[in-house]
Amino acid sequence: MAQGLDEIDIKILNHLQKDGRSQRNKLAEIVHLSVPSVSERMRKLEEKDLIKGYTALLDSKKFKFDITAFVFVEVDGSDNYPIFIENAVAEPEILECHSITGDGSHILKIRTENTSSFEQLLSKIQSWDGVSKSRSNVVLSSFKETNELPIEKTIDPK
Amino acid sequence: MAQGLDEIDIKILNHLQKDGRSQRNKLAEIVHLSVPSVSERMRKLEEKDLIKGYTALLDSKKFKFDITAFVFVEVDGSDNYPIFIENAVAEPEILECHSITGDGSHILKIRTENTSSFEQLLSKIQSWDGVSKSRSNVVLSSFKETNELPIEKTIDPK
DNA sequence: AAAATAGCCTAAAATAATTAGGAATTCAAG
DNA sequence: CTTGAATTCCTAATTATTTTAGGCTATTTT
Repeated sequence: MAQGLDEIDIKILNHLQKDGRSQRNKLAEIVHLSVPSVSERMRKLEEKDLIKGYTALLDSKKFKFDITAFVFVEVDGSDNYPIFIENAVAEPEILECHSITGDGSHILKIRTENTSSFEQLLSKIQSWDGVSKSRSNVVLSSFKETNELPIEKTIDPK
Repeated sequence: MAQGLDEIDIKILNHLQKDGRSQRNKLAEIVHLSVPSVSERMRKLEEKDLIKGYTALLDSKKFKFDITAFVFVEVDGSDNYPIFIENAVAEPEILECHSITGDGSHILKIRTENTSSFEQLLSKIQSWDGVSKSRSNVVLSSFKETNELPIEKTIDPK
């Protein structure tokens, strides 16, 4: 995968990770290509689904989301996994849901308005089929929070 | 905070969370306003830093990032926190760094190419001042991974 | 070695965003 | 209440950006 990418693609992707609404003429300037060439490269990167999409990053504090937490859940019986996942995915306050190694079968990243809504969500989760235990770590402060991949690390510009 | 927002702002923000490169005329259509009005609202949302920025979401699998992990770190002596945080922030493979309640003082979200680069990063972290223990949960599969905030939950469209 | 493909360019056309100016509405103070 | 200021919206004109079209060159395939 991720084949056929050169240094120019990497630059484009890195800049789009930093500024998802960057204009093509800005990108063109950065990579020293014409605007149509940049457009064509972007089109291909999107077409290959190397770029999954674009998003606006909102300030959760300013939106009164006071609680961020990581919740470890033990779901008993892998028969129960699919319905658990379905439930988790449908819950807007659950931002992430991963199955993991180690204690607990799944980890959730959660954002809620306050302790009360957090408690409410927790007990809702507890009520789901197969959920036996859960352990929470509440975030006190965040020092880094990004999705930017250091793509140069894994790509050998062919 | 987050005051003075109405249903139209919420719609704009929600749509920009789903499509960060959405054109203003598309947004205008959705909220039934003219393009200049939408532009003005976006400008204000950005100015107030309710929107922190925009980013392209890349497919980590396609970029050969095989390992996602959550690492709990115990940093001894809060004197050591600032330098720990500085180190963590500077490490591109560490996507998130939070201080937390419960066991361990910090949780890290990490993405590396493979087990080898993961191990390498882990031992690097261990070598940092004050780091005494660490426990890792490696992600086997991810079912949801978003940053989209369910902003309607916390906003009272005055 | 010829043909096909891929990638780049410039220039023109199409589309999108910003600016300007004015009308309607809301809010606060008198 | 009512006037004035501020806000928010609109349309039309201008400016900026993006896409399209066509052609050139280099690289790869047959």
